[in-house]
Amino acid sequence: MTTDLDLVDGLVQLSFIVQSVVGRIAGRMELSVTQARMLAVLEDREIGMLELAGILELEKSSVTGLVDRAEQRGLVSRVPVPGNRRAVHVIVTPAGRSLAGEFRRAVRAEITAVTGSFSSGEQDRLSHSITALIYRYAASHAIPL
Amino acid sequence: MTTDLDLVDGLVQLSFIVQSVVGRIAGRMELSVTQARMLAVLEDREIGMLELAGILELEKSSVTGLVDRAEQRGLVSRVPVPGNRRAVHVIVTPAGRSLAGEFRRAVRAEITAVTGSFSSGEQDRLSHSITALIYRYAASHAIPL
DNA sequence: TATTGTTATACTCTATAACTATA
DNA sequence: TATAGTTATAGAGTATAACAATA
Repeated sequence: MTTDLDLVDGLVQLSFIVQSVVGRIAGRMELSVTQARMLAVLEDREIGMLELAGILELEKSSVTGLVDRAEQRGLVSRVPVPGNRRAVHVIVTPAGRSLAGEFRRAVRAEITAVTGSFSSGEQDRLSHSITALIYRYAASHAIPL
Repeated sequence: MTTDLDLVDGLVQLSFIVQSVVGRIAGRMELSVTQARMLAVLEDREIGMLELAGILELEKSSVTGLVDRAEQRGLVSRVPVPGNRRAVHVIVTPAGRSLAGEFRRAVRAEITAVTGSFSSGEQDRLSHSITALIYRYAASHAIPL
């Protein structure tokens, strides 16, 4: 029985724990956290380099290298955009999609191992609060969801 | 009015948001996230290179460079350990402590801007759940608190 | 022999600035 | 001129392996 952490400290500590889990799992697949994140983003949508840079909060030149390395490993492809010859879209390959799924499942397993002992009501309340936090942050930072 | 995120997805997304905030604030002070974290760790305690490596989850050789760069900026110092001539302790300097405080306050301000609109009861419940998560994780990973 | 830390080296990741090609 | 992307370059951060000094 210990005193609860301050909310800000708790959020920061928790973020380091989650990132540590994510980083360890990514590392096992020889992915950087950024690469794993890119694959997760591309699971849903097909986007250009600039948009990818925006989502990952990187410079466009950094995304060039990021996509280069993933493309060399056969995880993503650059495809031309019809009607705009200077643009490319990045798409995830079957191999990349498979790795993204493996990554997602591994993260889920490891985090669920910690959250799983919460009652289902407690999990729901926590999901609700976290969702609210994310939406409030997104609203105040003009982040598209 | 949207559906709540899945708990695992929410925790992962939230961790990226918090890390983004932390990274942006650290960047303004020309610190990497790891350097800021090191300063925060050293605010409380005076430890050796190996222990620091353990806390930051880095190899000891990486910590050599990390401490070198911080020492060159006058943020930390290596001091000898009485009674063990091969060991050193890393301590935060007044300048480093000042920067750590500035960092801590800036992070607090930005995160509080998001959490502040929660009712105090809601904040308490959230702190409680997050504290429980952190302790459960620490217990299952043999992390000293 | 084991422990604490550093050095040498190489690679990934990232940013800045300049560039190419297209709109 | 503006937009989408790449290239050239440099620096930070990290790891592995070998090393030095002390316990």
